[in-house]
Amino acid sequence: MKELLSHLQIKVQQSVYLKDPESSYLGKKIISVGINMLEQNGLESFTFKKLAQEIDTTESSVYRYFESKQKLLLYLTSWYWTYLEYVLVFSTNSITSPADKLFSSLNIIAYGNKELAIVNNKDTQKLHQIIITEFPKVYLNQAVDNDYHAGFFEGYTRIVDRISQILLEINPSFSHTKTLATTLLEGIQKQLYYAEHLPCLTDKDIKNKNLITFYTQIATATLNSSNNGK
Amino acid sequence: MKELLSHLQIKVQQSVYLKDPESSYLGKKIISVGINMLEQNGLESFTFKKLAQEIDTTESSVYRYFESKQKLLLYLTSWYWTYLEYVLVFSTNSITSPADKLFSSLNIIAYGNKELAIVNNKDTQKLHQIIITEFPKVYLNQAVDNDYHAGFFEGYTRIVDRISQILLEINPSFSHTKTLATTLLEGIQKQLYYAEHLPCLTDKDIKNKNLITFYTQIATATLNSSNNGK
DNA sequence: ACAGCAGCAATAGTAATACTATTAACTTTG
DNA sequence: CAAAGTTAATAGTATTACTATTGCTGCTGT
Repeated sequence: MKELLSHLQIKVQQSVYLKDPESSYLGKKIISVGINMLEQNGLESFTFKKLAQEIDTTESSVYRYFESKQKLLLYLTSWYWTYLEYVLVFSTNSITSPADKLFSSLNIIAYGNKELAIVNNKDTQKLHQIIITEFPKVYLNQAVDNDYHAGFFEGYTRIVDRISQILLEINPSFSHTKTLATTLLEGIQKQLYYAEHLPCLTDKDIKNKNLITFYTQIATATLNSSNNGK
Repeated sequence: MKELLSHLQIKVQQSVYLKDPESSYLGKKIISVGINMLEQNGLESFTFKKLAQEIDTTESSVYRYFESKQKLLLYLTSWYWTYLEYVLVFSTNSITSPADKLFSSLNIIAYGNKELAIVNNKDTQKLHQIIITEFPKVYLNQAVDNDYHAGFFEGYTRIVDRISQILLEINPSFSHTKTLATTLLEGIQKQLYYAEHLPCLTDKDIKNKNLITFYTQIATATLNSSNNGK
């Protein structure tokens, strides 16, 4: 697995960037230092000027790669979801029990793959943190409709579809797989954030394995109740 | 109910504002026009200068009321959650069946109270739209920890606690009420947004009554499975 | 070998945004 | 009716987001 992914070039849709950041040293620096800065201080306080200072270049040189900081964030999140799909598929394709497959998948969504810390020069754990706090900002804005039609959310959509497929394996007659899939996926991300910053919105023991067990339980309970109820 | 709420003064924690916007004509204008502008174009493109132009005053006059546009948004969302708690309590206190109470509560969270369009000069339907797209931005930022300790999320916390209480009525031995409550609450808000902007992340028929029915089903299934499983 | 040109990054801007210090006007109160 | 307090407008500054232009570097063809 480690070898498979380290040789894999994860491609992000071209129109997200102006110039492919993988094509030059500066581009790679923009990505790796950008990840560090976004993880540290978030999108609001992040500027291309600060990034440029950090990597000893100029603001306008950064603008040659991305037309805005939002697009850079979109690039990073797109890359992450595509990367996570590979991890998900490689890690679960040998699992036959759908319920086990769901548990493993939710575990990867919550905690990533700790073996693969750095892939293609990107710190995936930091990217995971960025996903939790910044990804909602990528689609909760005026540009959603354009970004959606440009296909910029395909990576995320594919992850949702993968989870949906697993839910369908557990109960083939279930008809609201996408709604349940996004509820699980985003519920998990939110709980991780709450545990850190808004503890009164979670339960104390909902962390680590318990978090995954709980959301797996929500899924199976819902899938079963639907089966019985019909 | 209409009379009860129209006479009720919903108070927002003092430290959210510099000068109480309810205390002057200009303050009320800032709130009501601010709601319109935020609902129309979102937080990113909203500025105090544009707001000032709209209500024929100056930027610095707006700054006398709120120290930043984020604080104005925080004021509006705090007000909304407090308002919604009243609606929730008034609408459900006569319902005896916990399951029915849950359904009604989730319905109010999803669609508000359509009779009460304007309360204290505020368009609650527009505020509901603002909650869906802007509320995550209120806590997904660097200021969370301060805002949390300042008690700025108490309104939201109380709503979560109310839902938690109802879940506990359905299954008194259930131990993850807050996690389930936030999952339901935020799941519903997200689905409303997806239906509008990212349709491939929802199921087509998940709207109106079906949306509420589905999330009620998730809740009861989870609460029951926990009961059986122990 | 070197003229030309293609790609890259730096310089040097502009316009808009977020925020503040100071002043002017009006209201209340002793 | 004068002093004190309240309110909003003027006139700024610093930062941010973004762009037009220029200059440098290395590769290519003859």
